[in-house]
Amino acid sequence: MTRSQRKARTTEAGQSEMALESLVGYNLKRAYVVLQSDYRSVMGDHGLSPRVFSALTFVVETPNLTQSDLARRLGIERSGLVAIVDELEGRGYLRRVAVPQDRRIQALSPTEAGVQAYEVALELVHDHENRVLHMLNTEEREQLVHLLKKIREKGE
Amino acid sequence: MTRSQRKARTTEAGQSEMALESLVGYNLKRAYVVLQSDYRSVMGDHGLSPRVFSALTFVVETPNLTQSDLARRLGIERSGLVAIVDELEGRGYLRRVAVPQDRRIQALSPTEAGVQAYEVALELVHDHENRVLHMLNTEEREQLVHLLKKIREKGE
DNA sequence: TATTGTTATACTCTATAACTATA
DNA sequence: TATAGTTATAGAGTATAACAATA
Repeated sequence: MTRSQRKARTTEAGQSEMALESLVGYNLKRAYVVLQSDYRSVMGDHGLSPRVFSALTFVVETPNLTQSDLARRLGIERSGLVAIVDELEGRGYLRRVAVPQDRRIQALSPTEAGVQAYEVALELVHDHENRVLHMLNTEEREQLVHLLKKIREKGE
Repeated sequence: MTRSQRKARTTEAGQSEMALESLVGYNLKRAYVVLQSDYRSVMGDHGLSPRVFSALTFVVETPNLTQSDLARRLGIERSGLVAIVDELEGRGYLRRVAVPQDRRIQALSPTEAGVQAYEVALELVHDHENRVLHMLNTEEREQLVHLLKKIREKGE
């Protein structure tokens, strides 16, 4: 394959296509932006941001989670997690609980309000995904998640 | 489907799976982060950032492109484009060319160095994608691009 | 009046480095 | 020495609002 052939591909309709169009990274970014902006419009201005929602999910579903654990699972630095935990605590969705065995640690314990907020938010997120992904059927969505997960697992 | 069934799915191995794991948005974000960080490590600190590379691609492949056109195609604001065009001009990869017919417009014209830098960068990006996506075969990559493009097209 | 390019400004997300209190 | 949580700080990336020049 020559350089020019690689650069200018041809679509089924016979139109020339930019090299960008066939790159995974470019399409991944653009699709990510589409989902992100629809997410914001569904969750609203005082709703949980994607990262705070993810954090709440881990807190609700993982007993005795520490902040370092959570940061590792979210793939961010411990320092960046502080603001996220502050927000969830400020909303009354979790408590920082002292651990007698190791006084450096503060376990993250969801409150009843936190569990309920999680349930409600999950419904909203499902609504959002159903709306923004209406052009993909169930099989295509599962295929997409499967492919994305493969990328994620090797990259960790 | 009840709320608890939707929340805690079961994998083939019989382990319970967090609701997060089946969300497209969550997996999209994580895969995006994996690609982004590999991109940086391949392109280096003084290499073109993803958005600058995308901008250069449009400039090289689209004759008589204006800044407003380019901003629209990249999906960002005109104001945000100024720094990108400044960088490309500073590297000597394009020129802002006055258009006699409409003196508000500055057409973006790639230089010879810009075209060459684009060719080199495209090779690097292909190397990067081949490396970071080694766990996907050609068919899977095309499938992924196809699915992502469907999301992008409806979201515009 | 509307549009192009531009500046100023602010906000979100994230990383690095350094601190404290524990271990 | 090493780790958990924290603070301060800085750098991308992006958006909004306002402006001058031009249409």
